[in-house]
Amino acid sequence: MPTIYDVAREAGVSAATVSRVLNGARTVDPAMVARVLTAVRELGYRPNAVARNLRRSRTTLWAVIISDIGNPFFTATVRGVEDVAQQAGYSVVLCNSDEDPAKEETYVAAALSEQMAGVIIASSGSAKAAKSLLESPIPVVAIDRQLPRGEVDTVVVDNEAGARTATRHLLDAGYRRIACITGPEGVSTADLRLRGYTTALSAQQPPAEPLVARTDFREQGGYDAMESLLSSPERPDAVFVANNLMTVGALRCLADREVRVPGEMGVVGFDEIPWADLVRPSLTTVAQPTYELGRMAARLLVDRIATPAGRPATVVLPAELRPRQSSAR
Amino acid sequence: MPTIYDVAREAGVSAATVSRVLNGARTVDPAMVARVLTAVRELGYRPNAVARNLRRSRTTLWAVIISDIGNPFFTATVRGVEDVAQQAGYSVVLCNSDEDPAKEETYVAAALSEQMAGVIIASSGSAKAAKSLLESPIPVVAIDRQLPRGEVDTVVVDNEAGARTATRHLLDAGYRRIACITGPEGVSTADLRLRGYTTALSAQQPPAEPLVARTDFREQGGYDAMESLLSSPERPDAVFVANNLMTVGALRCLADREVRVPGEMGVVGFDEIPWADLVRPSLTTVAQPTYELGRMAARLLVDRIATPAGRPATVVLPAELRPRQSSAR
DNA sequence: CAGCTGCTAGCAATCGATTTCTGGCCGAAC
DNA sequence: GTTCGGCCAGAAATCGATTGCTAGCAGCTG
Repeated sequence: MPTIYDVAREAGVSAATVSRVLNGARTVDPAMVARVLTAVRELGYRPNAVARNLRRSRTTLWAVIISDIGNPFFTATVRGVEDVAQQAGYSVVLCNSDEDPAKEETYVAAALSEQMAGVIIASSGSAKAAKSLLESPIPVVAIDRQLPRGEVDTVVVDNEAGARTATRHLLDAGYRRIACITGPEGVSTADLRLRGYTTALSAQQPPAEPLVARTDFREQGGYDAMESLLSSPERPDAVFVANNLMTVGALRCLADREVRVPGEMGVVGFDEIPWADLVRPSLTTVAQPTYELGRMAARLLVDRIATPAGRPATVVLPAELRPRQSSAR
Repeated sequence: MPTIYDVAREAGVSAATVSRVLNGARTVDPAMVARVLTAVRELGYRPNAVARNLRRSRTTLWAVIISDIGNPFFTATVRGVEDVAQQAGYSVVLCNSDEDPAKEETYVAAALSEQMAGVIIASSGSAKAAKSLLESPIPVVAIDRQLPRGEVDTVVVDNEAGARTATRHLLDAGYRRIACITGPEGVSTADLRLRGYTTALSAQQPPAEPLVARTDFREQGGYDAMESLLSSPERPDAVFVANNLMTVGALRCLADREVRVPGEMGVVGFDEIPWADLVRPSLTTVAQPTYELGRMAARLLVDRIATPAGRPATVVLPAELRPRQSSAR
């Protein structure tokens, strides 16, 4: 690979001049600009970003750390991030922590070592990763989930209101024994969606009893949770599932057991699913503005890089119920 | 952020010694090792990877450039890549080209500038990006699709055989007028799946006439193609769709038109879909070993980094028909 | 013609690490 | 007692770019 010195020699100028040409300084004679550009083309010169980053002590890379690359929610969000990042001159590198705190820590460490310009993170709950980020000078935006003990810019949806609406929707449809399958304790989305559910139940006259199954946010977890709910003494007649992958698992379980939906079991899932309207019965969901969430996070990050000081902002986006067949009595 | 010199001063040694301690050289007095490690801990020192990369002129990052992050096929593949990469000591940064050659070129340029250790790419068909990669010294592995004019390590599935099996399956089920919806010309998966389809048709006695719709590999494209097939004078009684997202689009179109599947229209899609068995009718697909494909690509890349010379390998993995309801007469 | 200003290009320092080379010290051997 | 070799720590060069400072040159003024 040719270096800037090779280009300089070829063009008969100094490396400094080549650098100035390539970085658009106006204090260069047009004739030299032409010579330099010719040399660049002939040698196929490509600036070494590593050296540039070292000298400038900044980069144009963002790390986006998500907890599950298989979840359409995150991939849609990433699209939003990317579109804003590109416009602002940043490249996005995506890191998939797979809900594994150890992996998350690895990626955070890499982002810090590589002096990335910023980090957008949907935390898997690693306190250590959060601490590293907060202690570093690197700008951070949390998405979807609060960062543990983190006073940082945050973009979330209104989980509690969304869950409340979903649960009330089931009550309105006439279901009486409504269960909730939610995610791990300490993950803010899991806890807030659970709270929305219990709030809706206790607002009922007479108040309904909550019936809660906690598991991870994955498909298999949803399957297992549904299974145990089915065999519980107080078998529910409806279920509110706190994320999309668990909803898939629950549906699969219900299909395996030949439990009729919505006849024997009403179902509402949090998070939209790309094919929610294709399954039969079609699936009632609480849809989140995923793309917009990504865009918003990216905009906050751009702002934070521009002005590192200043109080962190929290943006709450609305979630919206999409009633379909699975919750119709 | 503290540098290696701060650590050296704190520990009362030279920067060289700190470096040796941190890189596991055995030629250091245990007492000094202890002092250095203490200083590292107290200062919260974190090596600057940018400086290290410059000095070593190599990095431990892989770029994985995929053409659609919303496609479960790619996300599953990435998982396979990641697992091998982690074990081999590399970090994976994921780049989503969104089937856009310009974006692909941007990401390739970034990978080269950042002196990444290797690239795994599912080409969107940008000849320029392919050329840049091939001219560079950076090791490359192509997945899913051939790299344009590229003599590089490649991992693909047997697209032609998979498509042939799928088409024959529809013929065996009694469908007679079978259409094919495939992707853009020049993208190897689109062309090979089409060829498998036509081969199966012409092997028939008497040979069946092909009926082909070309579009992009996206959902909307599948919808539109299905729509035009439905209104064509020789309306087909079955369709083989050459990728998963287009299959979703086709199904949605069929649902909107209230065309009964499989009664009025048999459907087989290439690529598994996570919820293929949840829709009604459940969807017949040609499943690919996605995770294994990613693992294999990563292994090839590890080997290629170790021995840059040598003839490129091409690995072909089998695809497997999963018959379900949508193709049953 | 001397002196000043403005423009532009090159020198050299710099970013933070790694690594080669040098040299001091110590123990063993002659 | 001297020499040699081995071991280990530090000095300094190096990776490839950017950038502050300096200096040369041209043109203008007095």
